[in-house]
Amino acid sequence: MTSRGAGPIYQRIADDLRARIQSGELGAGAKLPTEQALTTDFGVTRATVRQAMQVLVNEGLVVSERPRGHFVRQIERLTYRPQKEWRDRPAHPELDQFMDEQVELGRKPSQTIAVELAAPPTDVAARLGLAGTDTVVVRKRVRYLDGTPFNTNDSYFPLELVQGSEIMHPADIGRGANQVLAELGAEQTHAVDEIEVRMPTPDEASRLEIGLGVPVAMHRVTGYTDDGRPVRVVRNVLPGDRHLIAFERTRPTKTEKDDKQ
Amino acid sequence: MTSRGAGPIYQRIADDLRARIQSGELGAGAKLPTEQALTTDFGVTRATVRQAMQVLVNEGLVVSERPRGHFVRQIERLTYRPQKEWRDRPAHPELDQFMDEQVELGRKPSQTIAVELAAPPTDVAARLGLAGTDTVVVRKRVRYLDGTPFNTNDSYFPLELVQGSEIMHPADIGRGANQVLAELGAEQTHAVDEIEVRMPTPDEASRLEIGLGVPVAMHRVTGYTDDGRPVRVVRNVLPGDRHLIAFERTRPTKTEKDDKQ
DNA sequence: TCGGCCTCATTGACTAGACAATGCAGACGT
DNA sequence: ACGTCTGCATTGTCTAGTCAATGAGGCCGA
Repeated sequence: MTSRGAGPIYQRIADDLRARIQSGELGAGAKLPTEQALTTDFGVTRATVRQAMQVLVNEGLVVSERPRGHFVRQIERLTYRPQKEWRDRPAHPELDQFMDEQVELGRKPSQTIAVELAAPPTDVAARLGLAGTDTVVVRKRVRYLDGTPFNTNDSYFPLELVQGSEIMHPADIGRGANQVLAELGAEQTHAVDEIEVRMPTPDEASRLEIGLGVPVAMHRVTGYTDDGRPVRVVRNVLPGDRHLIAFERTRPTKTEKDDKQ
Repeated sequence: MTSRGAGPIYQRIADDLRARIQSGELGAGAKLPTEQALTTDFGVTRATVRQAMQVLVNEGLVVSERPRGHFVRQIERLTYRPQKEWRDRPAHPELDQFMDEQVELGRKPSQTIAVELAAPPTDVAARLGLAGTDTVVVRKRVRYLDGTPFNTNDSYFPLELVQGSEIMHPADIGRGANQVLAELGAEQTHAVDEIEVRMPTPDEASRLEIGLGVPVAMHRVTGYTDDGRPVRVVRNVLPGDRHLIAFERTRPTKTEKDDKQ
């Protein structure tokens, strides 16, 4: 009976617990058996039980709340609708449309803004056409919802472009950074979006209070002026357990949609 | 000197190795010191060194190739451009636009297709407006590039809708499943896209040969007819270490782009 | 009644081993 | 020269412990 599954013991313990989670026997937020209980259940050492737990934690299924125990992770994703941003006008100018939508749902948004001068990271340098020895202005923002961090939003500008402007002041820019850029003669009319999926760096994990087993989506936007000069790079980091990106499409012409099979 | 970093020893070992990777001292594909070497370097047990290794593996920075050693992961992401699909016509009708693009780069694509009758997963059932006891037709496809799995593409249809049609045949549908749906009187004119980021399930991990520390993006498409009836749900699973989603935008009117700060 | 202290269950960190599994390279035989 | 076999280095799995850290709940005194 216990010999059914193949592979090492800790995998079978993990499989057993995973099945109990997926079947609903252990629902979201439920407490898992203690490590001690599992050692007697399966007749193994605590180290082996611990290995099984780690499998589940790394899958993002389980969280450990020391010393209370292990619990089935509860995931609540808020839907992020990029398309809204083209259509609606923000009701609260100091917030963007995403936060705006959440306010209507009764949540309390907040944010922190910090401005730094630094050397550009390699990906930013490449996209802005700068050398690693150049200097960029970074506006680092963390957005919170009901007190917990929700995503980060770091904007990089070439120093020479925004020198002395409002962008270097660590406060919210009511009319938007793009407006300021336009006033500086660098109006942004074209953008390239890139999304990559990976595990967070330790920095990102601490800034966003990301637990083990939670990946992030990095959304990078490079903004260009009319004549193709890059003037801004934005890096948004979205924790996977808190975001669901959603958008809608209507078939434009006779052309088919994305995939066929 | 070794007392600088805070926290447990294994974290300091992991930090040390991470720094050496990020500094370039250990480049992509480089072999890390053996566990044995690290035990003597840091004066700890192999179990502690192993814990440090696991941190790096879970971050997706390092892969273990037993028994050759641990190596710095090499990531090569192919850019996936959803927008291309609206514009270009596929040169090879049996491939979609993504694969088509890769052929031009000299890569060899292939795919497997399996068709099953099954009960719908809960997310699919909810979007198709079905009960868990209903039956759906699933077309499961795995796409390969140069022999390694690249992504999966599972399409779910209500059984009653596609009963007896070409969709139930486990071969490629040259003119596209949407065309077949249209011939069945269920033309798809509207779609909702959802993207969520998470760790792969064990099933997904084995189907896509995903290593530890690699998350996935799940791209779910629900297709509707003109009168709002859902006729199809597609679930694409994209491993994070192989995909970079990219698209471009030009400012439509006077409206600002996505974010300001 | 309320604040502070103490106990305790539980997870985290680490030691010191043993044996298994597996690519690779070098020795060996044909 | 070529296939095979064997040994070895390295990671994987597991045992059997010890001590530390920490949140929660109960006890106790003011």
